[in-house]
Amino acid sequence: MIQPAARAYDARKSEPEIQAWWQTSDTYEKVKQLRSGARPWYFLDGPPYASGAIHLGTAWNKIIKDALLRYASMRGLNVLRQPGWDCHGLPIEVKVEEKLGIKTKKEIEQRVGVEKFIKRCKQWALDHVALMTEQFKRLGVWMDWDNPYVTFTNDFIESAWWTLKRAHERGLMRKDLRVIHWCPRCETALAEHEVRGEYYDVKDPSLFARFKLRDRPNEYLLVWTTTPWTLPADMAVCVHPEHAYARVAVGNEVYILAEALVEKVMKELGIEEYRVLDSKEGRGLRGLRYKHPLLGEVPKQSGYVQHHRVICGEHVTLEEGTGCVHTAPGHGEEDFAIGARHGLPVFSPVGPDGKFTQDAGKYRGMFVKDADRVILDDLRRKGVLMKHGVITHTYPHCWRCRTPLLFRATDQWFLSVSELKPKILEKNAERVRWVPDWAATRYVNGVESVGDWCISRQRYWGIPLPIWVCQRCRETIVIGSLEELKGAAKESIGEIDLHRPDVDRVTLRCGRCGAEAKRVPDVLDVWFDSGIASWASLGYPKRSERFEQLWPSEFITEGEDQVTKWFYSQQVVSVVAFDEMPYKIVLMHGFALDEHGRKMSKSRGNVIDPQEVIDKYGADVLRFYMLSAGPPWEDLRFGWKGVDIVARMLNVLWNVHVFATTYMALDEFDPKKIDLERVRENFMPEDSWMISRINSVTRDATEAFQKFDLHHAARTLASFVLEDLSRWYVRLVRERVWIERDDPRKLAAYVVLYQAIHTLVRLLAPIMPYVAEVMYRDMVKAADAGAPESVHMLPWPSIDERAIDAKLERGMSIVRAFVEGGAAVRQQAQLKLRWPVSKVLIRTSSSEAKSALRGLQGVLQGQLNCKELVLLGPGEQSAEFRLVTKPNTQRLQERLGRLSQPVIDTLQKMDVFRLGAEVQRYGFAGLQIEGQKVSISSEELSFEEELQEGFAAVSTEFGRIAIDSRMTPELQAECLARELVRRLQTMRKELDLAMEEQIDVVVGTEVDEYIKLLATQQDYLSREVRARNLRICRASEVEEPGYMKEWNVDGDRFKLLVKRLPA
RNA sequence: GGGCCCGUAGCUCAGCUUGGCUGGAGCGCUCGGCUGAUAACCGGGAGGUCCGGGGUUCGAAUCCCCGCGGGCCCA
Repeated sequence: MIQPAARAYDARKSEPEIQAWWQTSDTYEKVKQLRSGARPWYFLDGPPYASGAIHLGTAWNKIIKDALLRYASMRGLNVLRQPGWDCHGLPIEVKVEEKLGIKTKKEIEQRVGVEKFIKRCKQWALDHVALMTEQFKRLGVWMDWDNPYVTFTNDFIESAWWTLKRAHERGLMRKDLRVIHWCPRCETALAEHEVRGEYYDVKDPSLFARFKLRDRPNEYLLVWTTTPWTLPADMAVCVHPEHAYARVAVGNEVYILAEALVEKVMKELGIEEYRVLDSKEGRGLRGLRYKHPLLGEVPKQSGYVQHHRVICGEHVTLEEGTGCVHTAPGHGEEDFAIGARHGLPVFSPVGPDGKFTQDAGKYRGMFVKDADRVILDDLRRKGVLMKHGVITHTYPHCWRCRTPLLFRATDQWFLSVSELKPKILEKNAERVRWVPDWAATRYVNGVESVGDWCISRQRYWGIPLPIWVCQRCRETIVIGSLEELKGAAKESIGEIDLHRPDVDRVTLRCGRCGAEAKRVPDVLDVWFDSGIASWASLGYPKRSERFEQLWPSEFITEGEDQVTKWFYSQQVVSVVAFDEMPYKIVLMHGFALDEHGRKMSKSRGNVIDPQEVIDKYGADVLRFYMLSAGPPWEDLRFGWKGVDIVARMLNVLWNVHVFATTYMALDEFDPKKIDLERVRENFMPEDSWMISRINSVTRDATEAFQKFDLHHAARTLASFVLEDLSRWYVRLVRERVWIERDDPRKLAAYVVLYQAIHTLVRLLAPIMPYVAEVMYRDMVKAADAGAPESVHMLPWPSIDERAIDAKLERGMSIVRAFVEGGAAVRQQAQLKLRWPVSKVLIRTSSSEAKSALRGLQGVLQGQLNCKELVLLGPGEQSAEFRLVTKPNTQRLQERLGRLSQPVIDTLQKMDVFRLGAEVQRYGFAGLQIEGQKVSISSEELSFEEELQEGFAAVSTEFGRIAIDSRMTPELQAECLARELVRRLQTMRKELDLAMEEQIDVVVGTEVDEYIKLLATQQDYLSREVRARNLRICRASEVEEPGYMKEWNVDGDRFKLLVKRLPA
């Protein structure tokens, strides 16, 4: 039996209840079971980082995934939805350091010990996995929460090792001295992609220095730099080979700099008197030797004097500086590259902690940025410094601790991405579908600009590099699994945890020379961890069955920042391991921003906690809001107003549900016992229309889901609920539902409502899983014990194309346009909607519109609340509402004189519509008057609408509508009756009467003629208020007992009495 | 400096792929209605240089070019 739904829907109460029920009845497992035999569909979850609570962006990400996965599951696919957790890496290390009060890297090894540190990191990750899992569950996200993939398990680590071994075997991994970004606080290298997006404005010194040439007296190279601390490592000065360089005389001295920059630089240096001596291409300067400015301070440089020369490089620009670029191969990427080409030594006298080493001579022990000042002083003292200022520019920072990064030359391990690039791009173009398609362009541009991937980190909490190096012959051994390690280890190791410090202790015997091999102490870049997720999460290579069945994954979706991160790292390692793409479809989604389009950040104080939204509105509203706010791939501006609108939509949806279940329950409607054929015979036009609509909506929503246009799916559903279901269908069937007998037309309305809601809850299920479940339970499950227990076990609704009647839908929208027009006329004429009118005239602007209305006149007339409806097509006239020709008498007389009168007579006799069409088409009309041809221009006549007295009219999209606003005694009686019904209903409600309960009523009025008028409405009144006896009399005759109330109805006083009947 | 995206009502966004009749919705504003779906709901109205300029076309919010402004990614 269908049960009347709760009066109001309280998501905050219902959602946890439903969730608990899902839990106890194991609904998710049952759904999985149902699809277990179907075609597998491998979704790969991009693992969120297991640190801290979820934010709005994380919530959106999972909401998108959940909606699509629920949809895919309803479409009958066996969806694989294992959640992942990214657990390694610096962010967790930093948190644990904070907790343990650790300030430097040394303390980890010396004070705390690596073992304890790792233990704490793992615990931190586990705690946050648990915390975030609960938050995702509350969002209604259905995934295998009890069986996630976690990047710190031995299995996962072994997958990484296996992949690295593949890379090694293919010659794609190598150790190299490289200048890379280095964080002096975390004391580790950072990869290119870790630095992306981490450029912030900083203030740095800006200085001009002069380097004295050795072979030309009083001649100098003029050099500009913002990093004085790199001068101790200076090896050469680079100029552009093709740009012109000038020799500029200032007093007795000559400066060399780019000709194009002479004026600008001299101005900046404050030199007004100077003379350009000559100028030649940069390549002409090649080989000029100069005296290193800090030769005395950095003794080590004395060994390099043969290198201190001018070299040429294409990377030199003339945008800033002097065109003479100070080059320190140990401290800059470009410097390193050009240095390598010219055989310059990589001198990098800076330690991991950012302090100068022994090699830096005088500056030894100073932190490099602190040394800036000392170096500046030295330069000034030595007459090298020409000018010293401050510049604001963007500079890379550590993404975890915001420390400005340094460039430092160190030994690191690299994946040779440059070799793989062509393959990556080729396979990507061939195999991967990007949504939206322009994301692919963005991706390809990104890939084209990247270099090799530095995968080593000098840290602790990560996958240890499985690389052992022989202490004698330097042979490199890469281990691919724990088994392999056991076999190669010098001593038996048993089941160890594959993290540091356990693996650090394992030593191998070198296969080549037999000496001891020790592990390289580095760990892996975490982006490698997540990169291998598509097979590591399947347990490959240890177990290959699932991998062979499922890989590559069908679908992934993450935020736009992942284009150059996870989307990329996955493709790289996948090509390393398999020469294939790891996923087939990738949906890029946007960022969650605040309502002004700014990034949410703690410092701005504009962060929205998803929990806050859930507490106020529930998860369904948050989900629907985030999915409907815009296309997934555009940034989402979060605004509370938008959330509130969704909440109201949900409320209307619920009201429809309450309406339907209330009356169905009252009439003990049983959808199982319906003779559909008989019901269909009793369909009203609006019933067929509703069936057509629900099928159109199913079609539209399905198409939208297929295209990942989640916003269109959501908006289609919202508009269906509000416009079609609530504002139109329920409005049309309301009266039918009041019929008390078992009327077949009422039954028809129930059947249609039932079918509409039954379909609707399935369409809504992926977006609003909670309320869909509740509605399904109240209406479908309650009536049919044999129905599946959860809406999420049902298949996606199919589309009945035959039920879609485009003409009917169009006709109905025309009806609605005229009903709205009618409301506008009534407002003009001050006629309440409740008051019936005697006549309405409609003239459609096209014959199509008129024919579309055929069959819907009843609906139209009912909603227009009129006694008579006259439907006119274009060109049809009626006495009350006609178009007439108005010739411009004065003009015609002036031009035609005597002839004007017959012309006017003729014009007025002509068919106004044909005349109008002719004038509109040609600009004039031709007549034959008394044997003469006369041409009438459009200025000489006009057309006017003539409305009969008492009528009012407005235009709509489909034509004009006119209403007779005159009142008759009969109409007045009806109006009065309706006013009284409304008030009696209020009184019923105040008495808290059950809907079907009967009453006795006495209506008292002070106006005698009303007694006569109302007598004609006796039946109507009784029926509407469910009165057994209804008496109409003078107000003074109304006597208690009963509930009595006085009312003012449009200026007249009434006394109404309602008597409750004994049960 | 480069790549990609965005710019439509006071606000948030549809429409643009495939050019065409009067450019839509919600919110807000304003006026009104309804009261057995009711801490709701419904209707009317006002409100637009479709970022600017040029081009293609009979016709441009839509296609092309150039600017301006914003976002993201990269230098």
